[in-house]
Amino acid sequence: MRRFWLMKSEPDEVSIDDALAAPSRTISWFGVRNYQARNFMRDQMQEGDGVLFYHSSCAVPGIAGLAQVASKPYADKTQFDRKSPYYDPKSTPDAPRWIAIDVRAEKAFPVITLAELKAEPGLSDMRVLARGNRLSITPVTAAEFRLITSRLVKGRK
DNA sequence: GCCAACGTTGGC
DNA sequence: GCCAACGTTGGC
Repeated sequence: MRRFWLMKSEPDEVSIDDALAAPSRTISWFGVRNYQARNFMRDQMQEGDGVLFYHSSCAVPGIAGLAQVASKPYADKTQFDRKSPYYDPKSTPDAPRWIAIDVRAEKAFPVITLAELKAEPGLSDMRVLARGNRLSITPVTAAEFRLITSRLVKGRK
């Protein structure tokens, strides 16, 4: 069954335009260091799942593009790299603790802002809008995904 | 830069 | 297993 996700990235690190400019428009989503988000990647995300590409910690936070999950989960190699900010001394190649997944960008559009998302009655239960939410990967329901892609994305560019 | 909210760590 | 202290996230 195809699932849907919202994935947060800081555009200063990797923006939707960076992803579109990458070879095969595909980037490795590494650096996740939260167990809940990791478990989504490890246990639930599948190739072809729909992704809302969200820009966070920036001037205009919100959904900036659409993408797809493009690989199975695999060990995030930055966890073994002593020079990486994502290095985890407690992880070993035999039992990798952290996982990455490939994401293929589809399109970018003017950001659907947080204010717009909050103003949409059909999105009132969206996980990413929940108070105090900090998860970098959150599940999106099929209805939410459909509403966003068919109503908010359409006619935006 | 502030600060609320949350996750993780580690002493006990 | 509890929980205080600390670190991080992320909107504003």
